[in-house]
Amino acid sequence: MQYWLMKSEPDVFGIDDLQKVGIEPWDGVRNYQARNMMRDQMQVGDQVFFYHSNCDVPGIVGVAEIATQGYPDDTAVNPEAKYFDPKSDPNKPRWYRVDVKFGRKLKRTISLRELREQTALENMPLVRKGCRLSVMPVTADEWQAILALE
DNA sequence: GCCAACGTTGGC
DNA sequence: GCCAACGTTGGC
Repeated sequence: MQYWLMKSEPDVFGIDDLQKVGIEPWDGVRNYQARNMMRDQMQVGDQVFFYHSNCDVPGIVGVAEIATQGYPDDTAVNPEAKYFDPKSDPNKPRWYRVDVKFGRKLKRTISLRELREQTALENMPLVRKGCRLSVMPVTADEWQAILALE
């Protein structure tokens, strides 16, 4: 079992949206590092921190769970889709997604600002300047340290 | 294979 | 809205 952190913009799809639908295909990821993690490493039951980016108070707002292994993201080969990638060959999928299941909302938002102050978290890619990875691994120690802040 | 130009992310 | 960081593209 592994731990992850996944970013989402609350204006587009936030933790409340996930709570409403219960389970959501995490499509639209068009970054190879993130793709590789979803395709190769994520397992059903892995735990996920749900992170709100690009908003008033960026931070961790909830816990979710990986509900499927990686499978091809067919929005990449759908010309109608927002995240259509004309260079993705339908017969040789370039992009992958997983399904993410709602777990719970944290009692409060653990802000990026607060996360930055924790020495236990200084190695997280998230707190590094200019981190644009939308999916990243979290160690067991980091997971515990973050939950302890709640 | 180098690297400048460009587009996107995301904190502030 | 600004802009730094960084990934991708494409000319050479």
